[in-house]
Amino acid sequence: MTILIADDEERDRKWLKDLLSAHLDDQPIHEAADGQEAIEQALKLRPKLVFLDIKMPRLSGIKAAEQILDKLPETGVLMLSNFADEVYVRQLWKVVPPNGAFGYILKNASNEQVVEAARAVLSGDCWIHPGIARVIQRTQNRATNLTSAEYEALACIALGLTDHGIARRLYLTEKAVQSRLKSLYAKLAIPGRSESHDTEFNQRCRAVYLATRRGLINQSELEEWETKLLETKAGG
Amino acid sequence: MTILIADDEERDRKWLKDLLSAHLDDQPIHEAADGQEAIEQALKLRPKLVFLDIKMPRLSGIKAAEQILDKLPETGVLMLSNFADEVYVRQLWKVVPPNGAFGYILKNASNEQVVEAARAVLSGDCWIHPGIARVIQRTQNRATNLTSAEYEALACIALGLTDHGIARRLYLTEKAVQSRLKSLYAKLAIPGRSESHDTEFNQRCRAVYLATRRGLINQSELEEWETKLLETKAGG
DNA sequence: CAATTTCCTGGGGTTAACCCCAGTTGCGCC
DNA sequence: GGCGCAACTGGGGTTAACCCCAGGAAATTG
Repeated sequence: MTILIADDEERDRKWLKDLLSAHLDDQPIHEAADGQEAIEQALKLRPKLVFLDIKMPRLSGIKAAEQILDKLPETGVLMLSNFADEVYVRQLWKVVPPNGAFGYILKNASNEQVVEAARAVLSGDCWIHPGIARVIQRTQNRATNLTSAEYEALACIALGLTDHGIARRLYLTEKAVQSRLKSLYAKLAIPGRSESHDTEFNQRCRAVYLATRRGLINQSELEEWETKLLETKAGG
Repeated sequence: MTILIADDEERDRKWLKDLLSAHLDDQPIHEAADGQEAIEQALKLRPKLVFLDIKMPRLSGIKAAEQILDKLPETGVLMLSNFADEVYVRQLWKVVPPNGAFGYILKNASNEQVVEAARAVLSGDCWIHPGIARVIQRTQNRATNLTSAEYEALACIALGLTDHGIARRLYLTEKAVQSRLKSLYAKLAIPGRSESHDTEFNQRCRAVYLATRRGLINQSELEEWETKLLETKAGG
């Protein structure tokens, strides 16, 4: 019944390690400094519980979780994140098995919350940080929840692509792109030219701003999209 | 010769406090949980050294530094930040007296670096985190450094305003806005329609993306701009 | 199967955002 | 004064991004 902690910040690892060894009668606790290392350690140690920081070099915590759960579905995973970003919730939802035990805690959680979360996941329950709960709520709402098509379009305009550029990369017509963007704007409740004269907002930029504000996208996710979308310039 | 620590994260305060009391032969160390509290404490205690987290509720660390240095110019301020964002460097440069002792450390700094920085500022020197150094370098470069006019325009498009909306808020003509944006795009090296046919980028959105990537703007700064610019709808 | 919903397609508009170019103003500097 | 420089003004373009409307393919559902 060992525990694994994966975080690139040495200080955070120490904090967690001290905390857990003080409150959970002493288990062997191991550490990893990035996602790749976390997978290797997990497969070797087969821990009951794994703490995974979402933002880590080489391999993100989410991708590490995916691979670990693929090989060892019984593992309890506890995601750590600095931000209550909806992107991460989206991604995590696809990765965790429907009946698995997992948790999501923000880095600014109190010591008590972390221990509580660890205990919950160890006993097979889930523990979701309060700040995340309302985000999850929103991802269930049909009227405001983005489809993956809309999401894709959002990422593209956030990178600064034109309709034409998006169409080429996603193998769509420009009209299809505009159609996606139109419903995106509607879901983000951005007023258009028709609603009022003397237009205040550029929908495209406004969408990026609001989406960032709501944690639908964030910089590090966008940079992944950028490598995916922009480096394949040759293959039109 | 007291020390004041201002940070909204209790965990970070504890980390700093433990660290400083271990390495700097024991000084009285006080704490504050936000910028406003920091000012009050500083005026009362007149500390030799103040640690200020940049991102704090009620009042930012930069603004707190401004007021503290205004009343007590001899104080050594040590800014703490999670990110190496150029915005903060810009702002801090306006606030610190030219010959004052100050420091800038990132939150992921090692314990040794923090102690080193504290010692430096206490003895009247400056200490700048390595990761910040190149940012400062860039702010000195005439070709890529933004003027405050360009910067203003950048913040506006990042909020999603149209040319017309910007013009009205900044009391400019639309042409003036476009002129500012044009030079902004040039400094960010964003290709325009003229450079190549089959345009890949929407300059406006691309500018926001690149500026965020380079830390020229960030979400919390934009939200301040938003309250400043968007809530004054009535006063055309 | 009919009904609904979702998503893409297409025609045919308007306008905000960009393009170039030529001036003017105001500033500091030699 | 004459010079350069930065920033705004204005005319007169082009085009990407938006607008509405209608229709069709495909999956979902009762």
